[in-house]
Amino acid sequence: MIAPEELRAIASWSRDLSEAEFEEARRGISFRSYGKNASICHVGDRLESWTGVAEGLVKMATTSKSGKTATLAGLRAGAWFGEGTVIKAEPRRYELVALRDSRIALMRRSTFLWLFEHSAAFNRFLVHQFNERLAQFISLAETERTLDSTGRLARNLAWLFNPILYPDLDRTLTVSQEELGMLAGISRQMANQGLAKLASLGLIELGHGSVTIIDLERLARYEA
DNA sequence: GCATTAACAGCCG
DNA sequence: CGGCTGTTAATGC
Repeated sequence: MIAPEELRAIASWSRDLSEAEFEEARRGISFRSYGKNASICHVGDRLESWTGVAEGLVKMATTSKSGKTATLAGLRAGAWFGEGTVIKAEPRRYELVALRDSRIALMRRSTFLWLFEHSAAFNRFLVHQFNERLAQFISLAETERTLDSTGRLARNLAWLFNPILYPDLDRTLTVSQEELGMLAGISRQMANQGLAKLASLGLIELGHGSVTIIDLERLARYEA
């Protein structure tokens, strides 16, 4: 069972629930921790729970038949995912890796389905989330071929600041260049150069182990 | 060629 | 001190 303050802190959807729904959600959530580079689940796993990131940074990725792996989304604290798998009761279609020590919240399937059945607010959240993820995947399909490493870096960085997925708007994120490299599928050195380029264009500002977003719109649209 | 790994000095917390 | 950054050199596809 999760403390009320913590649930509100890591789950924006919980703030719109009725008191009864909120309590039901609390009772259905437990935690699990993963070390850096640990696999949270593989393709085909029957991870039965709806999943949230309480602390840390997680990469959601697929591997094509040719062996190339593409990041579907970087997930930071406050992100929730896996509803498709829970609703359809099918195995996961993607792989989840902790990019740093992370604490993961797991909501029992029965609790998720109860909220799905009873709470309009919960369903509203799910629809908005589906919309944003769909937009991300479309952008991935569109630009997969054309973006260079700096472009992929810009896109993955912009995803981490999606205002619908992460409504607690903070323009600065604590993230190392190595972690951003792992998200974009490039080396730390390339991430370093790409970030320097994005900073020189005035899209972001670099700190020591952190990035501040200056112009999210242009960052999301960055090409070549 | 371009990106990756390896290596290292410098700096920040 | 430990981790992150910025840069260069060597290596690989």
